[in-house]
Order: sequence, then C-alpha cells, then structure tokens
Amino acid sequence: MARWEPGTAERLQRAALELFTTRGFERTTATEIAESVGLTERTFFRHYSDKREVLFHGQDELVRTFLAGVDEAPPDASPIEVVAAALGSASSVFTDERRPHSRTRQAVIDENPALQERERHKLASIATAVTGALRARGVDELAATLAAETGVTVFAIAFTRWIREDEQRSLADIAADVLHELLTLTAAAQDSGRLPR
Amino acid sequence: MARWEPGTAERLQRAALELFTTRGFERTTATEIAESVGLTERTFFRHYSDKREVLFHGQDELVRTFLAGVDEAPPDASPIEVVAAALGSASSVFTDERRPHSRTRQAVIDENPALQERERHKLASIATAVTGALRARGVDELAATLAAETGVTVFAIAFTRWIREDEQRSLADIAADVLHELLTLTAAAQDSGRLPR
DNA sequence: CGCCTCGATGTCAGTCGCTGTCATCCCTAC
DNA sequence: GTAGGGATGACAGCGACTGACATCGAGGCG
Repeated sequence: MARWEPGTAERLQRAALELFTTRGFERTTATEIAESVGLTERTFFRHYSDKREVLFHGQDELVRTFLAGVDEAPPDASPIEVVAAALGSASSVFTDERRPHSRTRQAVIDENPALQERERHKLASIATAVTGALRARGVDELAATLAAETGVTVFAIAFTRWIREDEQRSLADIAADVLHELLTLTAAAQDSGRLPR
Repeated sequence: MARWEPGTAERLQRAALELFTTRGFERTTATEIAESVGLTERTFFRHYSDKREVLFHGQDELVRTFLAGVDEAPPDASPIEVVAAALGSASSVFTDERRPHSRTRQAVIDENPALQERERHKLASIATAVTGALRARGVDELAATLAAETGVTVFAIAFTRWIREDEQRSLADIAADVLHELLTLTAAAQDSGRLPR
C-alpha cells in the first residue's frame, strides 16, 4: 500500500475538468483543484507544468497514434496518402464512448481563449511531429510541412464535426470526407487555370 | 502640446522588441519595458492586454489586408482562388524594407514557446476572419473553413521562407509557389485513387 | 479669465500563476 | 534495521495582471 493514492495526475485531471465545467476555467484556482483531491498547489504544478496543461494530458498518446499511422502507410505512398493513413490511425483513438468526455472537455476549451491557444499549439506540435516523420521518409521539407499541416487542419475540422450533437458517424469517416472535400476544392482551383504564376 | 509624448504604444513596442532581443523574453519584465520609456508597468498593461501582445501590435492591419484581398476577388472565383487573392493582398504588406524588422521579431518569437503559441493563435484568428468572409460570399461552411485554414497555412510557410537569409523573392511570389506545391500534392493524391472511401 | 470635464497616467494594494528550496516520511532494497 | 529514493508538504518569493482611486494638463465653455 502506497503512502498516497495512486494515479495522482489522473485524479487532478478529473477534478480540474469538473471544476472548470462548473465554475469556469479562470474562476478556478490551481489551489482549489489540488485541495479538492486532498493535495497542495505545489503538487499540482509538479504534475502539470501549468494550469492549462491539465486539460491536455494524454496528448503524447495522440501524437504517437499519428506517427504510427505514418509508419503503417506503404513505402510508395504520396505525402497526402501518408497523412490520410495517419488521420485514420489517430481517428481510431476516438471511440464512441469517448465522445461525451470529449464534448465536455471541448466545451471548456471553447469558453476560454487561453485554452484555445494551447489547443492550437498542441495541434501545431502534432504537425511538427508528422513533418519530421515525412522527412524521415524522404519527403522534401516543403511537401512534408504542407502535407502535415494540412492533415492536422483536416483532423481539427473533422474533430469539431464529430463532437457535434447531431453527428453520428465515426471520426475516421468524417475525416475522410473532409479530406476528400479538400481535394475537390484544390482540384477546382487547379482546373480553372486562374491562379497567379 | 500634449501632456505626454504621443505614440505611447509604439514606443513601448520598440522598447520591448529591443529588450526581448538583448535579454530574452522571459528575462524581461513588463516593468523594465515601461520604465525604459519613462512609464509605469500599469500603463504598459493599459496598452497591451498582456506581455506577449506587445509583439503582435498591428495584427488587425494584417487581418484587414487579408479581407481586402477576399473582396477584390472576382465574384465567380472558387474558394481557393479567393484565398489566393487574399494571400496576394496580405503579402504586399511585407515589403523588402520590412524584412529586417520581421526577422528580428521572428527570432524573438522562435526562441519562446509562449510567443509561438500566441503567434499560432493570431494566425488562427486570421483564418476565422477569412472563413467568415468566404461564408458571406455564399461558400458553405466546410469549404470556407478548409480554404481559409489552408490559406493561412500557406501564408505561414511562405512567411518563414521569406524570412530566410538567402531568400530574395517577394513574399507574394513565394506564397504563390507554396500554394502551387499544395495543389500539386493534392492532385497527386487525387489521381492515385488510393485514398479511403 | 476661471471653471469643468475628459483622457492618459501614476500609485497602491492585492490575487494568482508558478518556482526554488528544504523538510518530511513511507516504501523498498540490501 | 538502516540507507536511499520518490512523492509530497511547507514556505518564501517573483512577476503577470487587475481594480480602485488620485493626479494633472488640455481644451471647451460661460
């Protein structure tokens, strides 16, 4: 038997989400979160580098899922195809059971600009990771950056739609649709021949 | 004759960039910035809502330039074509004379994660504005979001290339190239027929 | 000319996020 | 049983940011 309850970080995370939901992010202090699970503020900051970070626990796992998807793509796949594979892999993490939790969490984020900022930052770090993975496959820098960044954009848009109350499809399906829509849009521009250069 | 020197916000901005460059962002306090131009910390925060914001003064102008570009696009332009127009318009703001300043400013941002976060947030707000402008033109939500977000991605990538020491072309030229590369990438994926769905 | 309002700044106290440091204490290994 | 180590507590302190109130010169108005 340990001196303290195990899973400290997880308990803090649950307590934080609960408090953020009821009182709002800004009107909840780190001390309140910590004491609501019988710990001190200092301990909170030992587990999370800052107050916002408590809502983004497990982000590493998402990054790894993206990278796993990249690895699974066939060697001759084009950058966008690789990104599509990563999208499929990442989407599979978000099962139907996770939707309610994702929803409440997202509601908190949508209420606070500082949290949105952090969310964008996390998405950007995913893009950076995917860019690196593409580069490791021999894709040149421009193509790698574009494909990765585009993939993350598609993921973010698909995720927003997946969260919606009326949406019943899987995230993977939605992401595939969004990607398809992007290809349609770019193809239309390509064909018009009215772009500069 | 005014009671105080005019252009307080601009003086603060210049002083901040100077101090950030020499001492670094985190090791510069808001009080130091303010006092270096004969003001108090309180006044600093009256002009800038937070310490990071001082580096993003004039962002509104950039947003307006994007939107002006959207307005200039012909009525029958496709979403990507509209975005290309916005890209051209926004790029024209960054003349050759502004490059040295952009470089030192970017160097500061690249050194600090909190500033990168804010930068991403600003880019996201541009995307949101462009999305709104596209929607006002009758573009449906998905296409508008995708086109706007993609456009901002292209802009960001082009901008980092424009900043590079060895790069001599105009930002508009680079942006057009980057957009072209994106169209090439998506076309390749489209043609392969190997995407899910 | 004198008064009054207004806007930008100063002053001050206070909260909160976050950090460094040191002490505490159970659990484990030897 | 003793020595370490890992997680926590206690405490002091800095800096970002805010609210409330005071100050004071500029310009309008009688």
